[in-house]
Amino acid sequence: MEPLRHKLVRVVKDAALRAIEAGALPSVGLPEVTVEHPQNPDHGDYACNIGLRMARSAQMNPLEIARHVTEHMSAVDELGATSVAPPGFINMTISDAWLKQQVETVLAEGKTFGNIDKGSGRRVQVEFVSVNPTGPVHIGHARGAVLGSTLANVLTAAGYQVEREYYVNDAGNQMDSFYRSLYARAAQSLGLEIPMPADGYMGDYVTETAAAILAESPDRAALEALVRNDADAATRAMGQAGLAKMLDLIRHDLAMLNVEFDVWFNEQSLFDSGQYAEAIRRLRDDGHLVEREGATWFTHASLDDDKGSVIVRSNGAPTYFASDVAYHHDKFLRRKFDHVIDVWGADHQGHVRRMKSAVEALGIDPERLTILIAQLVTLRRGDEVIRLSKRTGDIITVREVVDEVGSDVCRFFLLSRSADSQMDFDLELAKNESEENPVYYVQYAYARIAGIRQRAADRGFDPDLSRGDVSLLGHEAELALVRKMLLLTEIVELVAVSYEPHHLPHYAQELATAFHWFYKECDVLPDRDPNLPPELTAARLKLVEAARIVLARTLDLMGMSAPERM
RNA sequence: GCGCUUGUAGCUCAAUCGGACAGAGCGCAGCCCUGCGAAGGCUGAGGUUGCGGGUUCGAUUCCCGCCAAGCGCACCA
Repeated sequence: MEPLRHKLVRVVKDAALRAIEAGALPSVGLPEVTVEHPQNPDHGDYACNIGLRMARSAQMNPLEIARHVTEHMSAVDELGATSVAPPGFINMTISDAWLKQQVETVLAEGKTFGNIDKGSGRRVQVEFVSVNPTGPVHIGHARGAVLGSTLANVLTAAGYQVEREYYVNDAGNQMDSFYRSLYARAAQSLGLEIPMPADGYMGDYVTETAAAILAESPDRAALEALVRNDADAATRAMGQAGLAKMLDLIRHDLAMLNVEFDVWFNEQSLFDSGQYAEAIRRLRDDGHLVEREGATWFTHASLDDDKGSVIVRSNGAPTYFASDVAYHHDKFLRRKFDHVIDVWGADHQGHVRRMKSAVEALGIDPERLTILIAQLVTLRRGDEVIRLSKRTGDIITVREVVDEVGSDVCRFFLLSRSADSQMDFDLELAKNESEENPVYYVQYAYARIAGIRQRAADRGFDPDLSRGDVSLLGHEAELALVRKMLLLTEIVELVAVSYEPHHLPHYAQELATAFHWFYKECDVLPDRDPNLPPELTAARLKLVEAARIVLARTLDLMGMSAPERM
């Protein structure tokens, strides 16, 4: 369903053109016509500022312009009253009759309510998390996970064909270090005096993983012999098994947060498939590579940094930037995504510009690449700040947090703040406040709906709702609830264009508020008032079911559950 | 030093391309349960939107300067 706002924009625009044609307004170019929700509900549901915008070019009083436009607006079912207000706004109110009818629309659309056709099937890739598989996913990464997965949900609802991807950095120095750490722990467990590498991973999980690999090896004796006698081969063997174990662990922990991927893409494959060589060749052919100090550097006109970035080290090994260039070459030129979204942590923010430049250098419109930066999360318990470092082993994993506060609380909390403001995640608060937690406030609304439905079924009310006549609705709280429900399509659109999923939890709270108010004001079943007309019960059951659909969809987009009981 | 992000109510955060009185939740002060779940509803107090300039009919929003916080500035990822 198209957001109502779009239709209103057309209505106003057409009216303005007609007013010009009729000579009521001078023949000047129209400004971009936009329609928004006024903050003050007295000003109606939608407002348009075309009068103010045209005032200068038309050389007219904004209020006069608004008046002429309003006079030329065609009557549409959606609109009730329209009025003009100083300094030059056109205020529009949705008609009650049309509003009530939307309950039927929601029921008819069911689970697809909220979908819009913004994407027209264009292919979008959302790549997120992509933590090096050198250890478990910690809570700092959870923000990107929640952000990326929610964005993918919303883009799907907006009509895009979406792929969720995890980029597995299985090449490079950090993996080598991890492999050598595994080998060292394995050797130590056999009583050998092998020191940990200087840049090794010190966490207990490395020791545990090494032990598990030995224990689960199909030929334990052979593996132990390898560890004793051939450090290089043992490191490779331990590494290969360790990588698989870490990926399983990461996959499992993210699944606990309701985060799933369509594709797990291996960095190594870029070298095996020739994408790396192809990308380098392309950059070289187009003059974006310079040799200096024995290394190969990437330069581009869009970078004011005259030094550039090393792409191939003097020892011939590619940097991770080289992999990233090849990776994006693969995304755009081999897999041909129309749009690519990378969700990165704040610690990578310095690489945004050169990544975009590299994409441009590959002949791809950099607008097709969106890089979202999620600011860091500080984890704390009350006043105690918990430092996170995989190398030192100070880790609070996603699994631990989800075990402690639950996936829904975790997702809602991480989603509520805009990605570019840093935030504290206070575990104590997330648990202690659970009584007054917005998560429960929203989910409680759903549980109440479920309660009504259950009770209605127990009392034998028409289960297929066919008798309900929505035109009987009309209480202020009923209309307010329908208004909020209709907003979902606009929220989907807003998130899909702004890439800001934090609007979703805020909307969810507003929707829940509207429902709680309705619940308080309007009896659905005749339990309290035996004289409640049965037709009204039938109509309200329809409204309740529609509200259930919208609330469920909202929770689903956020990757949260909709509990029947709490 | 340079770059990116942030600074809004006591706290945590919103504010849809620059709009009409800056909004929620928590906390605080009150009120509302013999009936669909009170994990709820209603009312109230609480703001010089970090500071100073500028652009504009209009600025939390855009531009410049300053202050403060986080992150980054490797032939690590």
